Amino acid sequence: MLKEYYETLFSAYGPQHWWPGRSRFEVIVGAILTQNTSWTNVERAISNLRREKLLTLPAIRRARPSRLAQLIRSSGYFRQKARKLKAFANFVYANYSGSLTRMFRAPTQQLRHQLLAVHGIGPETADSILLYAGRHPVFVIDAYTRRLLERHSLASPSDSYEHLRSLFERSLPADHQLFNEFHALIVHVGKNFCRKSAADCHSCPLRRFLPLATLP
DNA sequence: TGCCAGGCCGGGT
DNA sequence: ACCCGGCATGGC
Repeated sequence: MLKEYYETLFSAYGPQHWWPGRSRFEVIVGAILTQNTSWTNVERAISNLRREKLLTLPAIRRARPSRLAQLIRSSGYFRQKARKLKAFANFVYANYSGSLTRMFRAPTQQLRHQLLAVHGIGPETADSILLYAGRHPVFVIDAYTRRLLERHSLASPSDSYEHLRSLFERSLPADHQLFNEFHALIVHVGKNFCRKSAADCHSCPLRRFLPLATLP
């Protein structure tokens, strides 16, 4: 079932070249900054950090939280997110000598548990880091994914994050490239056809999968 | 002009 | 194990 969704989306849109980011660390920063925030607001924050040479692990670790907060202001929740960036940097130093390469060599489940213990890293952020920065085969469940599943009666609002993640991971081969493309494609259709209001699925390529009763 | 956007934390039940 | 208020900006 989900495999057919993927085939349909890939035929319609092709490869998405995700995640936008020039380095693994930049991808991680983006994952934290985009929490409940539109990507355009995050882009400004990231270019500010780049301009100030703060898009590296050691630089984030050294920077004062107030300075960080000022530079990422446009991404919203900026004091919280400044603290989260520091917490992640400290985590990598404390556990992996400041090396992302070492960090991502850890077994997927072990690293996932460690990431979830870091302040500011919840399930979606942990999985985005694992998949998009680390190429580990975990499926990311975000607001778009959940909305798609609910619109298609494949999930209900009470389903937990872990339940939805396991739905994807048991239905598909554990292939990071596949998970990457699939999730990116879900976000793409979500942005174009599946917003909260203005739900016109008329030209959505997934329209044929909609249950008859829910067709608009 | 209010509502929304690729969540998460901490305290309460 | 859930539930909820707080966190904050920029675009429409």
